[in-house]
Amino acid sequence: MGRVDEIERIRAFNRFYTQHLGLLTDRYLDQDRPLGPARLLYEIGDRADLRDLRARLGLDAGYLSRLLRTLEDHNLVRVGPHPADGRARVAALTETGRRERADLDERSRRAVTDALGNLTAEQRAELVAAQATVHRLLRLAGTVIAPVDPAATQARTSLLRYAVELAERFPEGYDPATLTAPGDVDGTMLLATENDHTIGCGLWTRLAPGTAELRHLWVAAEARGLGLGRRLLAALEADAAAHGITAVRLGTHAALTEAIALYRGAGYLPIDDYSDSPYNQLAFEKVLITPGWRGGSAGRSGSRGT
Amino acid sequence: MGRVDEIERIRAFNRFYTQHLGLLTDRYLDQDRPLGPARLLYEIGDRADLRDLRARLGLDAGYLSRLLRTLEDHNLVRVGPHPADGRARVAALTETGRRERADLDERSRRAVTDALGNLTAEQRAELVAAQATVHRLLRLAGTVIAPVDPAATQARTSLLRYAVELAERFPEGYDPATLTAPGDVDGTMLLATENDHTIGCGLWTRLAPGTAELRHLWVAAEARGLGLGRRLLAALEADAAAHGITAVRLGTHAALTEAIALYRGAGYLPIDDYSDSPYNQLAFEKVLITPGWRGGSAGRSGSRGT
DNA sequence: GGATTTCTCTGACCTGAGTCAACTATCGTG
DNA sequence: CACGATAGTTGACTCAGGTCAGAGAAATCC
Repeated sequence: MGRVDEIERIRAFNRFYTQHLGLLTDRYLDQDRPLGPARLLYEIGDRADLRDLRARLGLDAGYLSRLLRTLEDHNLVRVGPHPADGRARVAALTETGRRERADLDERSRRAVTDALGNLTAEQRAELVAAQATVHRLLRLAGTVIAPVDPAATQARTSLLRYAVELAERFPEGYDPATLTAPGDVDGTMLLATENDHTIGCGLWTRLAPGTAELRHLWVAAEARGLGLGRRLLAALEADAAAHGITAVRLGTHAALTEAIALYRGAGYLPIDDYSDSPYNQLAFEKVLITPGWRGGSAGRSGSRGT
Repeated sequence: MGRVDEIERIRAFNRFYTQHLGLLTDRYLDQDRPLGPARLLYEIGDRADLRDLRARLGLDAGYLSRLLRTLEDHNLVRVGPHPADGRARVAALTETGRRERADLDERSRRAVTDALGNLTAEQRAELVAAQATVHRLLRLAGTVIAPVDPAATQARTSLLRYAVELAERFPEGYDPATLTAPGDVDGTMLLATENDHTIGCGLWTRLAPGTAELRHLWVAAEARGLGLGRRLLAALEADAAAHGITAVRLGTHAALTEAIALYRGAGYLPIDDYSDSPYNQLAFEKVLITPGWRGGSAGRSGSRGT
């Protein structure tokens, strides 16, 4: 199928789905309440700081204030003072509000159920699977992997999230001080972002001429199953290779089973432990195909329009 | 997977796709022009009767008038008199309007292309295929097959559309007078509708006690590939069986190759020609499993919750 | 302890997207 | 040829969904 034809098919699908979604919401959701307040009811959850709500929904402070006021007038929400910050306020659903939200939820659920009509169980399963594929591929398409200054806030934040996760997964915990300091990176740190939201990272740093160590390869929980780990790993290898690295090694922890499977699948071979990090229980190494080679993996990044 | 879980997954996908579509249109489409006029620009095509536009878009007459006025003010559209009807008017794009529309189109196309990011050709193909599956299944889910009075307008219209198509496909043409008259239906006519739009029909009528003829099985061009023909055929058989029919026969034309394949696939066997219709070049028959039999096809319609 | 910043509220204002009723011009039909 | 139906225009109005500036209270910085 031609690329142009693909684009047209995708556009046709988008038109169709726009209409489909419109029918779903039109017929069932905005029964009497306009969309804004209904959405807000959802987003408040049980209680939420106004500033969080503003940030999450991208609302104007004045508009949010007014929306909350109408919800308060209908006795669905009570807005009270923030326990810790006298300036801030907190919105909480009342009992009525919770019922209203449950009702909205139920209507939305029923709308979907109705739209499923008389599909057989098989067809429903096929639908769910196809939607999952679309979802996965579009998330993947919206993900950008790019180099980042290891000292940048985003970079540090992603490493901290990584550290938090390791602390939870390692039986012995994890000391954040073990994280590579920005100044110690003699190589490249890559950040994976989806709609300006960080969902993964990784870095390589030179150990000796031609040899690098790969560290802190991490994929956020909400981004797993997209094949992002593989992409990050490949990007790190390509970047390292482009900087004259011919061998990459890394150490990992026995608790990180998916990571170990990822490395094995990418052609990493077990080696003797080479580092003194207490968390590196296993070590792997891979010899990279150098950029000069024809058809090598690093060569791809330079060729276009093939 | 449980049914509830499926529904939740579908809702999650809908939320995701809503956001996805929002990003697409927000970033690229409504550059300066609000949505209404832009949509109108699309729908006018090159020229269109105002009444058609109103019907297609479901717009208020006053609102359409005003929308067109703003487009006229921007020199994108010229509204002139209708050649045949002095009351009606016709909107036509100007050269500028055509350029503007092409521009919108291009922006939308680019938005989609950008959103595809760096997917490989394989991944793009997978995406398109998965979207096609979602599309097909949701259309199928939104399609209702129900009995209809053969004299009702919708029923007559669908038969006329069927006749028009036959006239185009048969080398010898097709005489609409050959269509079964409403009064001649001693059986059931079924209509397939998608969002109140007729997309198919078919009927059976008694030839002799226990024997029926199946006629005018038709699926509109825009609904082909959904498996609707098979569903209609099965519904007709089930309905006939429920009315004591044990054998169904039908005649068809050699030009209708898909129909012939459909009948063969559904277990119809060739028989000698039995009718005097000049269009029935081939004849088929199928013995129905009677409702009394356990596990028979007609038995299904009565059992619930199995 | 004063200046500055942060968080929210309020009033004034705006735009898009319509609806509704009254009116005019034409058409088809008996 | 009169009458009702159809096609379109216009003015008055509504509602959702926002933006913006300013004010007041609390927190934070220096």
